[in-house]
Amino acid sequence: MKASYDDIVIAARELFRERGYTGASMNDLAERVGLKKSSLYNRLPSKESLVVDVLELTLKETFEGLPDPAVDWMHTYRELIDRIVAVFSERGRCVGFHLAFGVPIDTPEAKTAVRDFVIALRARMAEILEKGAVDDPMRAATDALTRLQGATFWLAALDEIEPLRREAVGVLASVGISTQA
Amino acid sequence: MKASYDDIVIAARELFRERGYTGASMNDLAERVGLKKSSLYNRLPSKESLVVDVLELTLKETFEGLPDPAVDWMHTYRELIDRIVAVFSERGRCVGFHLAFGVPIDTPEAKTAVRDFVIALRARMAEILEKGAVDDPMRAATDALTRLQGATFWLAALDEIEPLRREAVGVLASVGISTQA
DNA sequence: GTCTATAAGGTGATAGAC
DNA sequence: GTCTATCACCTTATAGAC
Repeated sequence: MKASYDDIVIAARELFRERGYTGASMNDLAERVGLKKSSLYNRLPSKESLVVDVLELTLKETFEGLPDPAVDWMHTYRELIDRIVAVFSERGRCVGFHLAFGVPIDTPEAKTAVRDFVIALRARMAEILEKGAVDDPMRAATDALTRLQGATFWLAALDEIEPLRREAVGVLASVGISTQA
Repeated sequence: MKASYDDIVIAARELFRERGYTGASMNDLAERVGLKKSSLYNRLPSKESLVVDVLELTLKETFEGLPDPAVDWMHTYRELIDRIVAVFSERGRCVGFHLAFGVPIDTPEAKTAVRDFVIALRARMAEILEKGAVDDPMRAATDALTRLQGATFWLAALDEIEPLRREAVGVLASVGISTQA
């Protein structure tokens, strides 16, 4: 099967997640999608452009198909947190977060993409929380991401999953959503 | 002034913090300490070895000169958290955390050093908490680091310091230490 | 113990055959 | 639209003059 552009973006995301921006090479990416490095440049203009597309895809996937928060915001928020936790558990970390720390200074396009991703992710989480009686939804969204992202550190350093599970429960509890035992 | 080995380690730490392991080059390091790249190899065996020394120095600096927790553990813990927050605020992130995410697979020595650093940092935090009536000190230490490290994400991505300050207050409050307004 | 020079190989990206 | 070959440059690390 010939690799679609989406396949390339997905493979790039995997690489960025595993090795960061600097550590990921276009050669590795080419091998993963069954092309030569030079052929990759028929499909995309630069390595930097991949950051933009990787983060756009990730934002889309994170929110698409979520139930309407106007109907039951708790249900929606719980599902969102579950999604994030599922990705973090499986993949060990969030690309967006890894790129936030790892994108070099001389890639302004990538830096902007990271900024946009983070701002949009937080805003869309806050939108869900606004449907509830949560006071300061933006702050609640910020603190939720702080705790979930922070917990991936234990996953990366020590392969410990418990901190992430604990924070997931705590994040939901902090907006009044109880987790069944 | 001729650069001492500690100067090299400190400059390496700065580079790792800014650019991660892969993004930091020995040439940049050499320039920062006023040497040629090749001369660096008279002082150290490899780039990887720098990770070990950077993390050892950081662990030492984090705990040295802290007041005895047996006398007043709250005072000691507060000072420790203040130190960590001060470094994160100034430098934007923790080297140990950045390296935890960024050290490549083919540098086992570095990977072990990161592991050791993280385990020791948490254990020594827990030791302080053991002097108090904190139940499950190891868990409290884990969660404190989760939240402080997680907050550096906002610093890195959006230059926002408030999440870190908020978590610092929350971390102290969670073990019964109040913060004056 | 620092320097210049170099080895051996990887980097992102491009040219041009097919 | 993928390929081979190549560009200009960077990477970690070493050899050997001084």
